[in-house]
Amino acid sequence: MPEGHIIHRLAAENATTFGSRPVRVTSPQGRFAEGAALIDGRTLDGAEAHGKHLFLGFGESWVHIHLGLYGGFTFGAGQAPAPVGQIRLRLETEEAYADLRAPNTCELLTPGEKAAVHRRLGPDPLRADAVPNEAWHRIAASGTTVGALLMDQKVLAGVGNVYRAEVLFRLGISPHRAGRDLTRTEWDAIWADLVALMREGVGVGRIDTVRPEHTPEAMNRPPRVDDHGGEVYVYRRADQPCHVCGTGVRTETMASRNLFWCPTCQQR
DNA sequence: CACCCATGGTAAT
DNA sequence: TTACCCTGGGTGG
Repeated sequence: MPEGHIIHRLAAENATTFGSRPVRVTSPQGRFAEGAALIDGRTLDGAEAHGKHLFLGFGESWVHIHLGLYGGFTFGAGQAPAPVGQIRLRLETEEAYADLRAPNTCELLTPGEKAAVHRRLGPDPLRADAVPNEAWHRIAASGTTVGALLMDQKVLAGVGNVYRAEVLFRLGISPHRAGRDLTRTEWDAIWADLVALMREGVGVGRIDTVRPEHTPEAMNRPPRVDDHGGEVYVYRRADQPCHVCGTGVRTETMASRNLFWCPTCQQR
C-alpha cells in the first residue's frame, strides 16, 4: 500500500539485489507467464520509479509494475521457497529472490511504450529530472481544488492520500482552495515540502510528517496507535483533536478518497 | 470468523 | 458513479 516513496525504495532494492546479473524470471501464478518467459535469464540493467510506477529494465524490455492498493513485494535471502499463493512475478538468483503479489499492473513494455507512461505522468518530487513548473502551470490554470490536484498523477506523480493531507496541513492551506487561487509562493512551498518529506520517506520507509515541536514527546501526548504510517497530523485522525490547536480533525471524500484536514489550522 | 476498510487506478456503465 | 482488482490488518460478534 504505497505512495511514491515506497516505489523508489523498491527500485533501489531491486537494483541492489538483482542488478547487473542474470535473473531467473517466472510467473508462478501464470498471469505474467508470457512476459516472464521473454526475459527469463537476462540481466537486470536498470530499475527506476516515476511516481507510483516501477520499471525494471532487461535490455530493451521493461517490466512495468504498478502496485495499486493491494500489491506488494517480498524480498528474501537464499534460495526461493516453493511458491505459496498467488505470485504474479518472481525474480531469483542463487543468493536472493523477490515475489510480487496482487499488482494492479505487471506488463512488458518497449522503450517507446515506457516513454508514453512517463509522458502521462507529472513531475515526481523524488526524481532528479522533475520540472516542478509543469505542475505549476496545470495548477495555476485549474479551477479544481488543490486537494484533488495533488492526487492527480498527471499533475504531480507520487503523491498519495497521506502526503496530500499532511503537506496541506503543514503549510496551513485549505484543501478546498482552487488551484488557480494558489500563489506562486504557496506552490513553491508545497513542492519544497514534498521533496523534503518524500526524501525522508524513502530513507525511513514510512511517512512521518510531524515537526519536532509537535512530536508525542514534545506535546506530552500518546503517539498514534495504528501502523498505517509514521507520526502524522491529520491523516486518518477524523474527529480527533488537532495536535496543534485541538480542533476536531474533519473528513470528507475528495477525489474519491478520504480527505482529512484541520478547519482551524488550514484556513489559508 | 465475517466483515470492513485501505498509502491506487482503470474500465465499464 | 460504480465495479473491479483480489491482499491483509483491524474490528466486532
